[in-house]
Amino acid sequence: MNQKEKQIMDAAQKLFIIKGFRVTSIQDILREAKIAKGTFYNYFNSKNECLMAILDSVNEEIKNERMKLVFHEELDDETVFIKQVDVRFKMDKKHNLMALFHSIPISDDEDLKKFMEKHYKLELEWIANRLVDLYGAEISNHALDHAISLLGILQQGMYATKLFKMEMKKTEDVIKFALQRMKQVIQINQSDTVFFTNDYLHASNKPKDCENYKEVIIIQLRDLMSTVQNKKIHDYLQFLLEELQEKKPRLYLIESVLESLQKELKIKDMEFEGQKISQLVWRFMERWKNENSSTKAFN
Amino acid sequence: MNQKEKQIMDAAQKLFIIKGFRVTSIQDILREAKIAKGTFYNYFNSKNECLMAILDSVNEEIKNERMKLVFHEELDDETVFIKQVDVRFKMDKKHNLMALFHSIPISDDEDLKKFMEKHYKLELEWIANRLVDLYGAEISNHALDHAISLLGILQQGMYATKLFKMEMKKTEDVIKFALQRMKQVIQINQSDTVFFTNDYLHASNKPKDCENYKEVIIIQLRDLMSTVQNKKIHDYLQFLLEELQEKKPRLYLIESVLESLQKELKIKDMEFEGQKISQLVWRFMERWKNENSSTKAFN
DNA sequence: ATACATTTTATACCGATAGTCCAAAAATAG
DNA sequence: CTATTTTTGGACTATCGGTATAAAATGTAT
Repeated sequence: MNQKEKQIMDAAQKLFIIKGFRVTSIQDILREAKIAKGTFYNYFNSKNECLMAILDSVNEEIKNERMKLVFHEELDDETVFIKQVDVRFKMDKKHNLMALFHSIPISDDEDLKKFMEKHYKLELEWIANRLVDLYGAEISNHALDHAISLLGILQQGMYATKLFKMEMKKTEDVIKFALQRMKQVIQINQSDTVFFTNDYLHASNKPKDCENYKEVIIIQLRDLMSTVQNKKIHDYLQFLLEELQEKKPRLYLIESVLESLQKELKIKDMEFEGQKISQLVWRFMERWKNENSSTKAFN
Repeated sequence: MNQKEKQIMDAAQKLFIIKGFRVTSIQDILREAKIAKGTFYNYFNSKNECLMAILDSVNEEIKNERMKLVFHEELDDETVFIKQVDVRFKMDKKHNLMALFHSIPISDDEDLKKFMEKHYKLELEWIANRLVDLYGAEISNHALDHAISLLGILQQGMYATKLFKMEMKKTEDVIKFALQRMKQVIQINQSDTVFFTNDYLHASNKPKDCENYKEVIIIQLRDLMSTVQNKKIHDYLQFLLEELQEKKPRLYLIESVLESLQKELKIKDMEFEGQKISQLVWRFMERWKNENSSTKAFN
């Protein structure tokens, strides 16, 4: 990593910890890092990208710590597992990420969302594997089930302890609590049906990017078109279909037509359908704008 | 509710659903509601307040639906409970609130945070009570424990199904899954120790407001002062102590001194302490700014 | 109907923000 | 030393949330 890049990241990290991510402006970072604006944008295209870089390094740190913990220990040692899990929460606390990391789907930035999702999946997978380490291959069918449940109890427990100001409780205690409960589930559960089958984790992420989005929308539009015979609505839908196929869809036109379409649909008592379409198209437009506004690095 | 107010809320709600909360600007709302800016600020002091009003109405709706569901049914009927829980998730889906409601601590706005916390507690309490309805007074000790765990599995399960694009699964299925797991815990768990005792729910919220914050900070500062003999650091701490007591603390001064203090502490290998203090003071200043910038309604 | 009070509108304004652009200075590499 | 890359500093745009205000519209009591 470049020296300047590190300098920026350190400054940003410090401010994120002290002030919090959202209230830290790029201006703040520049001041703290004693750096010009151009330099910042030389390394990151946005504050979000900077955050992702920091999170990456934090995750790297977590990974290393966890590896160190298990280095000369047995894989099926529960106390080791607890400590390993604790690494994440301790780190989150240290970096003031509690809010950020565990409220994954909040961001409106598609890239950040994807980033969070990726790391969420990795964490789930890690937990699932470790649970198999701990409780044997018999539970591997239910590994993902259990991982999701455990993570759920963990997060909720952490949040609750914070909310209830139970500062006396250490994060480790919460983990022990969660694991205790999970063990009870695990013991009984062997015969039960699997809800989250393991292949979900690796199911090739149906690419949900801009292009694919378009296809989904088009299908939805065609669907809707075939069920409605009203001329006006039909025309609107037809226009949307065509405009979305354009290389440079005129967003302002789409926006306007969408508005009218929704009104028409509402008259026909199909408000819900209108909302659904609008929602999809809006998301598409947001994405399109992002992809075409800045010349982003492809990584 | 006023007619105009409803008009605004409807417009806002529609946009929040379609575009999402964060990307919807107040300007958008004005356009959608065909209303002047002044009118908006006549009813709400901010976008956040508007959101809270909407969420309040949604919560009201949820409450009613749940009451209807249990009206002529038995309280210990599991299927009724499942449907009741489902009301929330269905509603969240309908209003595109998934992300918002379940990522509670994200906001930087203190009021919104408090609002979210309040409703989170209410939901926890409701679940805890319903669990007692279902499984008898014997579990009432563990009711909060179980409520937290259940909510954790629920949220995590919902998020995972969405992430894995398991659209075939209905929200009800996820609830059944979560409840299934919880039942196993509940059955065994009777003898186990209680982690979240019920009184946490009603523990008079130690007021964490601006004034109280100050006290905490002052204690921390005194603490630190007594452990450090370095003259410079001592002076800085002394200044902070005095300035924070002022009616109108000069934030820019505090900011500057904080900066220097942190540097000094870093030299003495007490970076962590520096961060902690800075964090506290920053939060205090944020809060102070909010409380003193606008003349807010006291409600 | 008239006079008064309240609400609404339209618009200008403020400060802060993210992000772009560019020419000149500085650092670095060959 | 020269050529290239990086960095700087500032100007610039557009948008945002929010304030302020005068004038117009609306409602209300007599």
